Amino acid sequence: MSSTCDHDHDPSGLNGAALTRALEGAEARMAAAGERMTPPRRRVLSLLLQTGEPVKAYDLIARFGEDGQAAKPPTVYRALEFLERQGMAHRIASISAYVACAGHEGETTHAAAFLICDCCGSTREISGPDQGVIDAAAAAVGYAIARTTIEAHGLCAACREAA
Amino acid sequence: MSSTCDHDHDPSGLNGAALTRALEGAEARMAAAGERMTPPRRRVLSLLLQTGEPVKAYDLIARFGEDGQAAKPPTVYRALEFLERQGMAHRIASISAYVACAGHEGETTHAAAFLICDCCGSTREISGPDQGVIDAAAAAVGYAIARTTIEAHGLCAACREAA
DNA sequence: GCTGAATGTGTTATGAGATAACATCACGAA
DNA sequence: TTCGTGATGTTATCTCATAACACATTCAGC
Repeated sequence: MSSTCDHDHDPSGLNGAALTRALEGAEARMAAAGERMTPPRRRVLSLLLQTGEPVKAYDLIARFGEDGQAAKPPTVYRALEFLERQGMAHRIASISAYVACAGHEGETTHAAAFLICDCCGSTREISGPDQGVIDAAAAAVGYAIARTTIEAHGLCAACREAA
Repeated sequence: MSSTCDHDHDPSGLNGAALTRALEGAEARMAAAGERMTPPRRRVLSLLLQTGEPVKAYDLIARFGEDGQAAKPPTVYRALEFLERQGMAHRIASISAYVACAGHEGETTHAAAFLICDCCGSTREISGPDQGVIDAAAAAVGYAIARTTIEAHGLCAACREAA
């Protein structure tokens, strides 16, 4: 993610055993859902998990090959589309970036909500308002909602301090 | 807006006296705020109000000249940026489109929330949850939020019926 | 009225994000 | 095996948005 400030941040991506565990968990869930965790999909998910922050699609494309070879755009976009469909990644439209889903084990349906730091680009995925609230407001004017994303822009603690 | 379905919709844009009134109101508010409502800004706002639905930036660019002449992209993007800054238009990032703000006279601060029909592209701007709720959730993890957009995708009443 | 700073506009060019279209390949069911 | 479905590889192109710079307008202060 691009940074407009000069102080430190800690991206907190996964690596080593934690990364392996997360990938295995994802794989298990895919298998249970009857979906195929193919090499490009696993590779893109791995890059998202390692980064731990929103990543631009073309960054993923550039870093796709283990050997430094870039992928072709559709390869990565298709993997992202799949991961998003499975709830394992989110697209953050306001900054045209993608991020691994933070999880929220055992939660009921909720609207994905992101806090986005406009300074360093770090994000936090928080549990937004229950989707039911939005569904109700939507139903009042005739809409049936399938998915909702909330994107809140501002400054994270570190950037506010450093400012 | 593009439409993937074949039944009718009613965009409900403004025209004639209503359009004139809306533009005059906007102009008055600009003057009160010490901002300049210049020709390109007025033109873009007029196009947004006439459409009454989200419009793609390049549609605005194509329709910019009264005589059918297109504008240069920066002309329109700059006007959109201004209108958004003034709260007279919103960018809907998930569909890369722009729409005139629905108003909400006399409201306290709220997060702009949109219901977007994935079939016909029609949107409703509804009054979202109070910004205070989001601010509180954000503050709990150290973020200070400046602006929030909520984009809920689904089907409008007409498209659900027609399906 | 002049002058200079700030703001807005016109124009060219290019960067960044995403998808269409089609051939080929891998997998699972009949 | 054979067929149908879904995934991938590849080429090309499309859409969205902004950088950079010259010129014009506005307005406050002299």
